[in-house]
Amino acid sequence: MDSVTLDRIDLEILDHLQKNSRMSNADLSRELGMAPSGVLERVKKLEQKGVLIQYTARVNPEAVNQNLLAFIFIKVADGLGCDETDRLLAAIEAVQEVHHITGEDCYLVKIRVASSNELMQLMRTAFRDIPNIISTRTTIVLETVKENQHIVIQRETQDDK
Amino acid sequence: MDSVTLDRIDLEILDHLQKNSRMSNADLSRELGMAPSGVLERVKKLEQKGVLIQYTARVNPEAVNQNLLAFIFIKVADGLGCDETDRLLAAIEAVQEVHHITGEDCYLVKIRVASSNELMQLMRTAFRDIPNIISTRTTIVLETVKENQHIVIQRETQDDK
DNA sequence: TATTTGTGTGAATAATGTTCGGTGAAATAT
DNA sequence: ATATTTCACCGAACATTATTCACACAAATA
Repeated sequence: MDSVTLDRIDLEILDHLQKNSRMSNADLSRELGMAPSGVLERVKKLEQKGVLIQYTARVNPEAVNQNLLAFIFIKVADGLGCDETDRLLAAIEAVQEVHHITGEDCYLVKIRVASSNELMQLMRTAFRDIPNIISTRTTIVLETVKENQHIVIQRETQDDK
Repeated sequence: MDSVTLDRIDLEILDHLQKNSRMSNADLSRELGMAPSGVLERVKKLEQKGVLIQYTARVNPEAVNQNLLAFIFIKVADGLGCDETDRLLAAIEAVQEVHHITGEDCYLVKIRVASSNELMQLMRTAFRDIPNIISTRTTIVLETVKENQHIVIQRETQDDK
């Protein structure tokens, strides 16, 4: 995906929608001082261009008994041809993130479960199906200070009409 | 935060809104086979209870020139009294996540920037203001296979009317 | 047996979403 | 220089939705 040209209005739209995706078009248009139809067109264009990729609700993990967050580093046998391993890891519902990383290990996996018990079960059952795992290292999160996906877009990197 | 009682309808609402937070109440009500007003009441209650904590739009990082994702492990001097360090780290816009973790290091920080250049600058300037940093270890993400915050809520952990 | 509480309905109304023809400015072609 | 295309936006019209509120019903409680 290559970079896209966004002007100041686009950036404002993105900022607002990242903060509250349920904000109405009408409110957005009032904030931006333009007609609702104009805003709608821009939002649709941002979706088409692949800038806005999803509107999602964040659920408080603790409110729904998902009290354990862990990062697992996984070393697998072959550095190339990891597609199948990618697929298997990504298919696990509790797995929120799968990254290929630099360094000794191949994967960094972020996983959210109810308890350490459930984590153990997952690693025994789900990971058993992944053939080329050599080793895993797990880091448990004791407390989360900040967690969001909000991207503050630097103006310098973008064209500005 | 203690756990909350959610029935099957609540879980369906959460699932739908996590997949698409811009889904209209009307569509939700049709999916669930109940009146829009009833759905609205439930959604508001989920917000009140602190289950639904935010509606957010996800922006494609690559589309806006945020091509570098890194995880930084930070060791700080005193294990206790980290509030100020928490605050300083969380205040950095490029920092998406700050976690206290188990093990040798104290913090795991997820950071998203435009380039390795920007990462270096951040670590020189922003981190300079954090007095008690002993050491940092950085892992660069080569490729992200999966990334979301979607929580699939296990029915067994919840009451079911 | 009364009463309260919680959850939902249905209708009414305010507000929003969405479409579409038209306008003006900037970019491009002639 | 002039015509033409393209683009983003406006504004009005209409379809759809959000939101409120009085009421109903069932379960829990007094």
